[in-house]
Amino acid sequence: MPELPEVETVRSELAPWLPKKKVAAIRILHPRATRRNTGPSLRSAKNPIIGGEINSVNRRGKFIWLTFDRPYALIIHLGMSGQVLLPKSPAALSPHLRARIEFTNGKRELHFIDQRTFGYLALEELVEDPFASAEFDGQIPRSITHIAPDLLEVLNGKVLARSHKELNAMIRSRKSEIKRVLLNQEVVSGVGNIYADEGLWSAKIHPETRAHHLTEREVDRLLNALATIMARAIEAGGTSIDEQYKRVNGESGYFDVELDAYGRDGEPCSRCGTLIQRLRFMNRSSHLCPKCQKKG
DNA sequence: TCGAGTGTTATCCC
DNA sequence: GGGGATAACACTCG
Repeated sequence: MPELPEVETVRSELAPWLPKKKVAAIRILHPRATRRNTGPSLRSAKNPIIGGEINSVNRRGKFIWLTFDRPYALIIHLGMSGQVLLPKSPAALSPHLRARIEFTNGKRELHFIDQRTFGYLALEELVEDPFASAEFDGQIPRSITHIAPDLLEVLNGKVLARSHKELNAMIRSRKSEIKRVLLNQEVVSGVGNIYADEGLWSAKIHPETRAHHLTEREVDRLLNALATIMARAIEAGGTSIDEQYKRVNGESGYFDVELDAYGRDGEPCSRCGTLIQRLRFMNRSSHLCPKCQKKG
């Protein structure tokens, strides 16, 4: 499911449920479900969050993490196909269920489902947030300290260590294509292939334009377009956990937002009517209007 | 049968 | 060392 708006939808759906819940057990059902764990093992029945009470549900970019009444965080990364569900009944277990968390108080379990297993859970120490966000009590999990603040954090002025203007300049200091820069989570996080295409279409910028050839104005237009599209997607993403549970896989419910470029190759551009093109790019696809988005 | 798919990162190379 | 490019991870669907 996962670019920033989809991950934020998951976070916001978990946020009313999880605080005050106490972890009774964590069952890892697939070897890759914890593979990037750099902290204590989640598989151990004595791991430090067993018995812990959840405090908060946080997100930066495409990463979610839970904090506890102890100095560890549980990272949830959805990868390409991950879902988090709180099923009402265990009857319809997904064949792609990779992990489940049981709570001492409350009948519902948390299920982590992931067809392609690019997602994972990880238990991590909390360290000081290098970007000094006004959120998260100044702490983030150790293994995501290299992930840049996400676009909404920057544009809302929540991070002290990176202003909108600094992000703009950082983007324009890069020599590679603008779409590569947008997808680099160490520059700005949360943007993936779909929203990159949508933002570039909206700002009328060709994805292969070298970032250092863009003007400050153009980059501003791009960042504002991305923020607008993502905010709209978050608003549209208000599907409930229960509804998601009825869906077959992580792709369902993902394209509720009206898209102008992504996946629309061969269809007319909604601005000028020229047919949307698809280009091969970084082992994936770029979608663009060849008339609106001239290569710069 | 083959290619393509929403993400991240290890590992090359320059 | 750093930045950049590429491959690899795994599974399903059209």
